[in-house]
Amino acid sequence: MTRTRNLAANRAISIEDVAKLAGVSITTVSRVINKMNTVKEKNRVRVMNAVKELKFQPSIFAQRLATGKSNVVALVVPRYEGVFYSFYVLELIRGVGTLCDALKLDLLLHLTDTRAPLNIKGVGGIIFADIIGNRHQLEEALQTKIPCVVINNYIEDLDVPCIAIDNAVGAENAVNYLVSLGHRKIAHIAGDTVTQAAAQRFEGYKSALAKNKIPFNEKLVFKTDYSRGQARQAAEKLIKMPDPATAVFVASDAMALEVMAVVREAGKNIPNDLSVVGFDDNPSGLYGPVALTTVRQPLIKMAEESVKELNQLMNAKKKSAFKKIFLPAELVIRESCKALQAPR
Amino acid sequence: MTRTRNLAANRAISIEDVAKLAGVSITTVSRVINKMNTVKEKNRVRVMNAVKELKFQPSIFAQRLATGKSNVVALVVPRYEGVFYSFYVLELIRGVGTLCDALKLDLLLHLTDTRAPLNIKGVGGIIFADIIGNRHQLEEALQTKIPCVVINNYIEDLDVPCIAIDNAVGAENAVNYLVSLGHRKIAHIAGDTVTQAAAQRFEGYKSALAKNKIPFNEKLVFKTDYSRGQARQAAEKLIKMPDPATAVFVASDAMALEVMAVVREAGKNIPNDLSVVGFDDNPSGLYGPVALTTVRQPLIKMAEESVKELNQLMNAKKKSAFKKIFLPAELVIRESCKALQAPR
DNA sequence: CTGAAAGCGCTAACAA
DNA sequence: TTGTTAGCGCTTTCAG
Repeated sequence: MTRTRNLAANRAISIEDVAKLAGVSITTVSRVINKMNTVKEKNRVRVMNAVKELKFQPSIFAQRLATGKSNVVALVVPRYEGVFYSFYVLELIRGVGTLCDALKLDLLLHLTDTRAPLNIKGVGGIIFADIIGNRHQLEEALQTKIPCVVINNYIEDLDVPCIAIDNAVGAENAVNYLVSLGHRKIAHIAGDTVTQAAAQRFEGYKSALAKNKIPFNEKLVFKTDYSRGQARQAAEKLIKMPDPATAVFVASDAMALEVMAVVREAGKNIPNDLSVVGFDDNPSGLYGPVALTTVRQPLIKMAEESVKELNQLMNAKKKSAFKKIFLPAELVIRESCKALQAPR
Repeated sequence: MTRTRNLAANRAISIEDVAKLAGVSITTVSRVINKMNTVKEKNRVRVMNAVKELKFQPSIFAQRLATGKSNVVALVVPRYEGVFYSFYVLELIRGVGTLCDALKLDLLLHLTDTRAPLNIKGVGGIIFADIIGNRHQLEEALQTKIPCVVINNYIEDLDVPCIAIDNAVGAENAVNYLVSLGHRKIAHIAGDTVTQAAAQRFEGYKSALAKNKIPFNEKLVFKTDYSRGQARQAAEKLIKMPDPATAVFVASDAMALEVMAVVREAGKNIPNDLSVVGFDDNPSGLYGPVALTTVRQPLIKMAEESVKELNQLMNAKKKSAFKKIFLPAELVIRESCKALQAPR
């Protein structure tokens, strides 16, 4: 006896209904919806018409159960304090979301407690947005053989593709620019150095100083958690110093805006009294009285590349060598820096 | 003959493996993992041990195929220009994401082009975050009988639960507060009135004026698209007016911050020269030189409530009456408003 | 309390 | 080209 089905219930339209209406087998229907070109035009048309008439949409669960494949892409974002207020995460979601849409992938957002084990059953691929205290999650995922891509973090010692931003060079360029303007007393307001990005920006700052033979002065470095509050505190200290810096490189635009606000509140002027460079190219840097000079990160591009890479991995027969790349960050010169008046 | 399986492949652990190891039938395993209390303790323990030993996780696809149910919650966010820079959307994602995590629901983020048909096959429930030009998507979804919840939009004429913020009353309170401080010349910088929230805030502004017998003056209203750029333009016009307003109610904190910046750049003082009330309770309102008085929206609560409601709907046997509720928005008084010196 | 067996809707050999 | 059929891994009757 052939397949029996419960015709009473108001079940959703299934492939069988389509087959019946089109007068073909379910296999043929399957071939049509999977765009296999081994179906006669005549049958193809009949099937397509039946599909249209019944408004048939294949069950993704049945498809996935049958193929063992999944189109779900999980975006894993460590839920550390404050991520949700960051420009960076939104850009990532936007970039990943957009490309997932385009490639017909489903985006699963994992706002993960970094300590919880990742629930990745049924996920076809994973994008780790930064690795902050959740390296074990990445390692576990890798063991399950689910394709993974890491973004915004360059991981040397794990066999996984990485797409990161070249924060060090970006930071170096920023500082070099300040040096080229005649500044030698250059402060740095760093982000939270548990993130690789902040650590690399700090490194870039230091190496630029070294290359320009400017001695590193610890007093000119302020470590923060990336919050505007701590940026404000740092800026207040900065402008009160006896022989203050003439320029500052700030690890994020949000913080740089806060620094500029503090300077103005103190009755001073940007860029005359202090040159400021940010990092991010956050659009809010454009709207203040003085447009912020900053370092643009290709966040959207990074996010999109990660989806492309992951998609290839998910469809690959055998795995190839994993690429690890740095995307360049580019200096965007606007109005918040000025050449030092007095010659050195 | 009983079930045959391809033992060669490196398949994932299945319920059958667990059954074999535990020495029971797959049915019993199924009962255990579904927490049905019709299994003898002894067998339950054996199954649990086998599960642990094999690190078995049931296939969600098979589960869903078998039950016809899905734990996927789609969060549909209209992709209009600028949503991604809004505090509001991030809060929503955060709230929805957190509760989905807690309830073991999968969050699917649909950053939808408002015109594209929604891809909701396999989705167990949908949360519409605001309805902006995508009412048809909501209507289609409703027809498929998939449970839906709408947030941040009160929809009278559709049979769907709504959880919205009482923007009108929130705005009224803000303006009443300014009036209580002696202000009578109160401007309003409105958001994009294609959003219901902005429209309601504008309504609240008008009705507060009316209730206080203050004539409505169109010249004091500035319509924007919620961007800081347009807020800046509005603020510049505002302070240049011959007989300027003494207070302004701004439809978002981000815009209010921009307004305050413009005022300061003009050499004027907040709150002495202009009282400012925002809307959102965006944390960045806290860090400026003058903490912003604003209207707090329970965004996280709204988001969480929507997930709870949806979860109930998804598990309900029969549908009950849909509730439509307004969550109150609360005035948060900080430092950006001042009582008018001269008696009126 | 337990297990056999019939699906759930689809894909992928294999045969025709 | 097409159709038959055996799974994919789980839930859920229905007997026992």
